Amino acid sequence: MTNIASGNTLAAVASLIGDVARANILSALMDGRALTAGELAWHAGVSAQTTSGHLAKLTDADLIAVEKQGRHRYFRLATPDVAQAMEALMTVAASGPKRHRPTGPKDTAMRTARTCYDHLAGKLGIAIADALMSKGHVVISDGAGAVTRKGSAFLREFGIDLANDMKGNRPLCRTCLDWSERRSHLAGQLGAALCTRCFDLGWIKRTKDSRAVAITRSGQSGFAKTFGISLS
Amino acid sequence: MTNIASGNTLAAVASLIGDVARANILSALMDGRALTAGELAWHAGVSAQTTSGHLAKLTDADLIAVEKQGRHRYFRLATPDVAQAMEALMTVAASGPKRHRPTGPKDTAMRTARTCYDHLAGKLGIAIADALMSKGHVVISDGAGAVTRKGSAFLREFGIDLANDMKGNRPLCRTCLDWSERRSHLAGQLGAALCTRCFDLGWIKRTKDSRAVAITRSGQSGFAKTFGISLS
DNA sequence: AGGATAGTTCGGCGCTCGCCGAAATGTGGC
DNA sequence: GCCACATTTCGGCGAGCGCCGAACTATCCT
Repeated sequence: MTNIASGNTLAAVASLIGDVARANILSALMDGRALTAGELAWHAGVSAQTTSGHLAKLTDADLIAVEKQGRHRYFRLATPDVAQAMEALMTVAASGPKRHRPTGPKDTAMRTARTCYDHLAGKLGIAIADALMSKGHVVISDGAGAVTRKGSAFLREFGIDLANDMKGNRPLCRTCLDWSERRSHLAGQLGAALCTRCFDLGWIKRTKDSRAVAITRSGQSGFAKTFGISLS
Repeated sequence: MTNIASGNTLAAVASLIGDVARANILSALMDGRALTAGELAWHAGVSAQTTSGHLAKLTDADLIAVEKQGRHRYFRLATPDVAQAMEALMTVAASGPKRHRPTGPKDTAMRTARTCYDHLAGKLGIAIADALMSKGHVVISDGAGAVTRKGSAFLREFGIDLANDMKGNRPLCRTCLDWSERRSHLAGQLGAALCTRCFDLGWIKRTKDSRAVAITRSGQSGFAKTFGISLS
């Protein structure tokens, strides 16, 4: 017994994520926002007391962080690492045996465009990645990417100044495997900046109770004009 | 209940990994080799019957694949996705609250050089990544990489022909965050090819009962001459 | 102060699931 | 055929843990 290194705590982390209620809580936080205990209870589908217990465990293990604000307590994912682990698990889950595709309206919206922690995923996320790649703004070498000089200028024009944001140790341009499309979209600082900018421009907006995002009218024309994207 | 999309199966996957015995089994398979049920029972630290049950569950969920060979059954990780999820979980586990660093001899060996599914990790893996980067053979843009033309020639000289191996849909040059060093090393097809080549040259060899690898005498001089690496 | 809302703690119920002993199946060697 | 070995199936035990009702604390509002 006692496999010396991380096996122990690895199982502990996976076990925490392995409960349906807690998995729902973490999934709800995947869009990067901070939610209250009550909202998370709703997402988890269990009572407030039970949720409180789950949140305590997740906080103890440093999977989520908490910030007190008045009589509310706001919870968010503790680090991007947690989001990445969740995505990796989703990928494994999605790639398993042929599941019945639950193609409900909600599901369709999720597949079209959604946030993934702090960047865009789904068809929209992939379309943006494709557009930047085909125009030579980013070089994507099979799952890995770098911004070109030309791309840097293009992005500055679009309202994103990478030079200023390059502080911190977050990867500038990382890719993230999309569980619904099985292809890579842009994550990292660039992905986050693109996402933020699209919200600021009013091209997309959040939907209630879901990570799915809606593309606005101005978004339709904006994505078409700037990136040459038109989602059916 | 029944949160429509993946939340359900996400928890199922995490739950499977969340048992100590099964986590040990998966960890043991992280070096990419296929092991028998008996060997895995040893790694798991539980009886053969119990292990059999665990293996059935993991196989059902397509986390591991099995190949029958005589009276043995060889198990291996089903897809690289599983290994990536494991690494991501390890990263989260390692980044948690300040753990007592168990600096035993075994642990030191693991931190120096080990296999990570099918590529090299630890100080050695990072040193190789650094060397290739500083010589301009691969371009690493904060966590993402691509092989340069110059690098391609260098690698061919070293005995790796990337052009031929570029079939399949595996990323050519992906990075993988190292849980012990908290930095990126090379994974993907390139990482796997480098690892294989080092084994073929006799520069490194596997150790018993561990993912740690030992650097041979010829490896010491080889790594120094070819990559300019000298590990203390 | 009193009532409403957000959140936590406590206690106990019930179910899942990991575990092993014993026995069964399957395979190889002699 | 017979024995050795690898692996699985069955049955039952026991512990861990997720769940909720009820009661308690904290904060905001008026």
